[in-house]
Amino acid sequence: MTTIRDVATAAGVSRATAARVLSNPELVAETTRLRVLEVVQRLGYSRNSVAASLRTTRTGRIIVTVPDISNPFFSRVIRGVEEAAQEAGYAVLLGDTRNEREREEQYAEMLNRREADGIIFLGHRLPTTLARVLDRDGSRAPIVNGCEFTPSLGVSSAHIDNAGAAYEVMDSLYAMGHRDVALVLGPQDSPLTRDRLIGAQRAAEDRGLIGRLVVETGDFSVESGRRAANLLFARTPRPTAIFCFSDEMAIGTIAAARSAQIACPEALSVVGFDDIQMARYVDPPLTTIRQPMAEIGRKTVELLIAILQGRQSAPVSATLPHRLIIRQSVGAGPFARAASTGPTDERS
Amino acid sequence: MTTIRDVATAAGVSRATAARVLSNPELVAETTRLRVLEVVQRLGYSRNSVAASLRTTRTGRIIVTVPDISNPFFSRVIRGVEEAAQEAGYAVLLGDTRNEREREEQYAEMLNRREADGIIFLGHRLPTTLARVLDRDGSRAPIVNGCEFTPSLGVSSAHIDNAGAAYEVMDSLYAMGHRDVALVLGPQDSPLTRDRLIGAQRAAEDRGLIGRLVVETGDFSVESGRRAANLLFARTPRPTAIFCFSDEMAIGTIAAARSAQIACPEALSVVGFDDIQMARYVDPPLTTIRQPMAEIGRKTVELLIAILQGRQSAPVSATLPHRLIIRQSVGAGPFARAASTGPTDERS
DNA sequence: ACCTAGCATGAGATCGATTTCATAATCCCT
DNA sequence: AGGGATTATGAAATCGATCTCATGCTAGGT
Repeated sequence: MTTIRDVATAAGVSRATAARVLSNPELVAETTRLRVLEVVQRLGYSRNSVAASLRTTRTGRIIVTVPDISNPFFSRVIRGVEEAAQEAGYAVLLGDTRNEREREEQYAEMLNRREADGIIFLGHRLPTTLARVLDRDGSRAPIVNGCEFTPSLGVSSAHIDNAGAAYEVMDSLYAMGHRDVALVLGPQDSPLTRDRLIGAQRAAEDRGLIGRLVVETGDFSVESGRRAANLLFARTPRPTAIFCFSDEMAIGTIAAARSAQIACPEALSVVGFDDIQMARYVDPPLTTIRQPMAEIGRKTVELLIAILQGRQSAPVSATLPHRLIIRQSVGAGPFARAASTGPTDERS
Repeated sequence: MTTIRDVATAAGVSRATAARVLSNPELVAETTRLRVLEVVQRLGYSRNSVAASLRTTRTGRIIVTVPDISNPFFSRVIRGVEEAAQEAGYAVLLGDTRNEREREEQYAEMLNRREADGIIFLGHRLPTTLARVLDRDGSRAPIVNGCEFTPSLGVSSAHIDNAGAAYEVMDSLYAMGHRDVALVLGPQDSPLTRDRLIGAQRAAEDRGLIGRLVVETGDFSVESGRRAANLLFARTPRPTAIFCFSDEMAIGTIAAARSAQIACPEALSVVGFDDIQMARYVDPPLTTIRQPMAEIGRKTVELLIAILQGRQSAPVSATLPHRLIIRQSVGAGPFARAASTGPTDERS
């Protein structure tokens, strides 16, 4: 391959000048610059980024780890990350951790090996490798979290107000006349699950219905939603509304209801979370909380870059706006007052 | 940060020996090795991969570009890639090209800059940068294609028999008594679309029904499926079966049918392609072609590694097995013989 | 006891681009 | 015309790990 040396020789300048043409062109005289650029063209030279990184200690890369890349929620977030990273001149190194701690550590190790300038992790576990970096460098550590916010980590983060969103959902279900409401949680150890649960419980308490709130656990997958729903259908009294902490679980719940011949939304209301693309195409179209997925991704990049550029004294927690999207999967509950079956509009 | 130099000094050995402990431990005496490893532990040293790459001209990374990362089909393929890459000791640099040529070129350029050892592209366009590499290095060029196979590119590739799969689908629709069948294609310029179209047309010809085969074009997205379906519903005669070249378009078609009050599968049969996870959860569950998505991903990595290791003289085209999965979105057509409404079993 | 083969180790070159520092060339002002 | 400032360029050091080659050492064979 051609190196900067070849370019320099061919253009009759020193390596230093040739290199400057590419990285600090304003330092080079116009005529020289053009001559060098012509040679670059002719020889088809492109800079060896490895060598450049070694010297500059910048790689221009960021690592992003996701618990599950085939989860449509995450793939939207990643897309936002990708986009913002590219705009800022960074490439994305993607890691699917499959929710395994060991893989999370592996990717975190890459930061130490200088394979990337920073890392965004979308799970909720802080790999021990990163914890050590954080100890050492405090809020200057190039580490950002997305989606799940745990203040005690001391890491910048972008997310929505999960507790608030869950409160809204519950409140609207109660307003529609539901009393026996069930939750299908995500993994128990995730702060995201915890926050939503707290919000939901607060709503139940505010209505004096905390005693009737029942709970099952899933892992955000369609299949786990179906399983949880079947367990809930066996309960007495059977819940008239199920609030799932992911759209995929909600879709599993609807499928389970269909199998069990429980009409949705007439006999069972279902609410999801995320507003993945499929949410509007299932039957019935899903009422859900819309998370600004791409925005969350973009924001994490923004936070990371702020750290990399040295402007960031303390961890930032960015709360992005969510919105309750009303579609057709929620109907009136048994305690609805005749007149108000509630809103059923679809705003984009 | 600590370097190999610090380790060497602390352990009382030369840099060479310290480095050997980490990359060629069998060359170092047991006692020395243990002593060095102890120091590595104590100092929390981890190798600077940039420096190592510069010297070895290996990065241990592969680039993977996808037209759309939020497409569930691709995210499954990527997962397979990720998995196989990790097993082989490679990290994955993921690029979402959003179907834009410019972004494809950008990622391809990274290969030239030595940011990765090889590239797997899942789209169908060969970036010109790669074409140039291919010209120069022939089948030794570390480039592999996934999903879409274009023999003329001279690039190794992993994919299914798209024409054969499409033939099967059409054949089964005709066997079920359908005569007016419509296709919803993917992007026109993609060989994948072309291959499936060829297979479908061959089936139509074999039945003497090529004159009744109608065609619309989509872009694999749910929304494009809905649009295409609405156009098809306006035709006379209205097709009794629609074969979409992606599950997402099939889901869009089912949604359109619901809006138009056309019962599926009684009045309209729908077939998809890919067997994404959602396919079994929509209503009615979707008949489709199952592609071995993770396997395709794994295979591309395997092919790439074969090239990187220098064992590969000519481009390889790996055809992986697909399977027609019968669910409930296909019903008997108007020309069905009374007895045979066909199979409706669901094998996993 | 001597020789050879093989093992363990270190010195130093190397990968390719960047950057510091010094020098040469040019410019502008008094 | 002279001097200080400014601009353009080159020589050489540098980033950190690896690898070649040379050397010293040990073991085993005769």
